[in-house]
Amino acid sequence: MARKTEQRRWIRHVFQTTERPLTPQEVLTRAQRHISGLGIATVYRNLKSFNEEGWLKAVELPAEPTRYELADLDYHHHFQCDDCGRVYNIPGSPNDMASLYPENYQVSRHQVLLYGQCAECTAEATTHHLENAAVASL
Amino acid sequence: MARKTEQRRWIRHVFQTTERPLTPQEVLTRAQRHISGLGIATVYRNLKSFNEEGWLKAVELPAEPTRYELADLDYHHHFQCDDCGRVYNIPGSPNDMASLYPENYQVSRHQVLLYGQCAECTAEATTHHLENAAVASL
DNA sequence: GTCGTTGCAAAGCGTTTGCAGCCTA
DNA sequence: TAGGCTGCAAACGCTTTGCAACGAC
Repeated sequence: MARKTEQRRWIRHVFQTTERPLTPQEVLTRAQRHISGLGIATVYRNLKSFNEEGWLKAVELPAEPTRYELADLDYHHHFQCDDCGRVYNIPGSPNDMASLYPENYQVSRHQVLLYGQCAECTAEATTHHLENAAVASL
Repeated sequence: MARKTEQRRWIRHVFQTTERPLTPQEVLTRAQRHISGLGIATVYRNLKSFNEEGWLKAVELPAEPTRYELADLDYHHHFQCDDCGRVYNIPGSPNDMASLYPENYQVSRHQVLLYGQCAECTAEATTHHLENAAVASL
């Protein structure tokens, strides 16, 4: 059934060389470095089928486009940086939440989301702060 | 500045008489019982301004339209029913999650989402099951 | 009467789909 | 060569915006 195309090859490559969930746009941008003619529709179609065949897993965050990551990663939470918007994977345990389950509903799964500032943006902010301080001290 | 209109009056009323976060569509449907001519654009505009003035708070869930709820509710988690899609408020404490915060990022807030089957849908499913059992026994 | 507010329709925006041509097997 | 795959453009669904009429004060 499924044929091996250049497009698919490079979309796969993108996920094999990254460590965080990616949006369709991010995938397109990264894959286009290798096949410039790649269209966004092809990206959407392949993300969907990779997801259905179980190679990718959808990562959905509030008010954000659906991201995707490799399906075989260990259990983890997600962290989104308020500054750059990137989403990172955070180690965690599925049992962290058991005590929070209400009794009147049948809870079958949960999702934990963390928000704040990532290491990179924290460093950047510090640098700018120092730069500004330097300017101010002139 | 802000004028008292019938539209606003009834949109407010909707939130004062419900106990769970509502989508713009749900707000429209409920408010139209009192002002039939109400337009969806007016609902969006007012939800936005109520949110900005701090009377409402946005409740964002993955792959779902933004819902709104009264801003002065106690801290709680959200639970979405896989069957009916309704979102319910669940008691909880902001401290539940402290132990999950990673050290390499500046975590400033978190969100906990629970998914499963609500009491109403569980009851409904049981009823149907009994009905089917009854039919099967004929 | 002023100008904030509303309803309608059009515009946006991200995602999906129809279709003709392309390319894998 | 058959038919799955792709790129383009149109279609979609939800949300926002432009605009003329309306109505609160």
